[in-house]
Amino acid sequence: MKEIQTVWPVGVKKTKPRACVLSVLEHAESPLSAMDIYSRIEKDTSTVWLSTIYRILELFVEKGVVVKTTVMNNEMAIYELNHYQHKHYAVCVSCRKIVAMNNCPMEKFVPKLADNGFHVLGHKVEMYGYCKECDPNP
Amino acid sequence: MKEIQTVWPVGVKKTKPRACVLSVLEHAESPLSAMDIYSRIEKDTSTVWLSTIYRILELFVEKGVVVKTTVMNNEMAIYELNHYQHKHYAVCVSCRKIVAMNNCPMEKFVPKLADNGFHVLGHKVEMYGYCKECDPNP
DNA sequence: TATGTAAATGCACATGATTCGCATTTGCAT
DNA sequence: ATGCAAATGCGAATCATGTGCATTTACATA
Repeated sequence: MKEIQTVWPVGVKKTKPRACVLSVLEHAESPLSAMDIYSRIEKDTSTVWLSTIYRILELFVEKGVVVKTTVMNNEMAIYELNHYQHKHYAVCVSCRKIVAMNNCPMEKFVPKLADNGFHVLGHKVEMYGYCKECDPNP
Repeated sequence: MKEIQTVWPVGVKKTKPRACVLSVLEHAESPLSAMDIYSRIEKDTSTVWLSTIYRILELFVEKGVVVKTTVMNNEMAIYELNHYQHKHYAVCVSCRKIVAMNNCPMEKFVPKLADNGFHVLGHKVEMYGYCKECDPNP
């Protein structure tokens, strides 16, 4: 497995399970669920218990190294490295693939949102539709 | 309890539990979870089992009478009557109150989204922050 | 480098939302 | 009124996730 090895999060003790989880996330092409991470670890190195993975992910999220999301009103949470980039997701309703979007429609919108007396700290945008491969009428 | 009674969904057999669920939703001031509905029913009329409520909600969603959503990456789904209005939510990070928004930032954005080859069918926008009551610095 | 200790993990089991199975009841067409 | 398919009551299953506790590990200090 290729070594990418980003900087290790500060104040986090370096253990094998944590290194495994981080490594999987570094090599991931899209956000992964805890279960995804679990199965990808098993392949090469040591086994890491699922509950441990949840604990590690929780820690990484807290440290800001990882971002947790859920899409499509259901099922599992997904995790990815925090690239400190404002990002949103599009989910294919057919194959469930998750496509990350880079441009954000909220930039111009949020500032004029004080009308409801709601102080916006953050937001989440999610789109659903067909990815290139699944579109029945492209 | 005041009678609002919207039209009964077509092709849906009229039963007491279904009428209860619909009535609760008609009187709700914000989207409710299945459990919320459960406890609001107990008060006045008959008891409806939680699993039945889930089945009823599933049916109503399928018939288009009810809209199901989840907010803030969290566990429970919330349900509300479908007012056939494009709507998004803002969630207060302090009291968890859900405020519905009427204007939508996506209208101008979605059309020019074909760049990723993604065919957008729908979207979801969610904001989090402080509601009027909880804002520490208004 | 050895080692004591707090923190992390393995493991099994708890939990909370949601769903499922099946016997009983109910709405409604006849 | 009554028969039957559909809905519900009820319990128990499921699935993602969290927790408790004994054991192991990383790392500071000697």
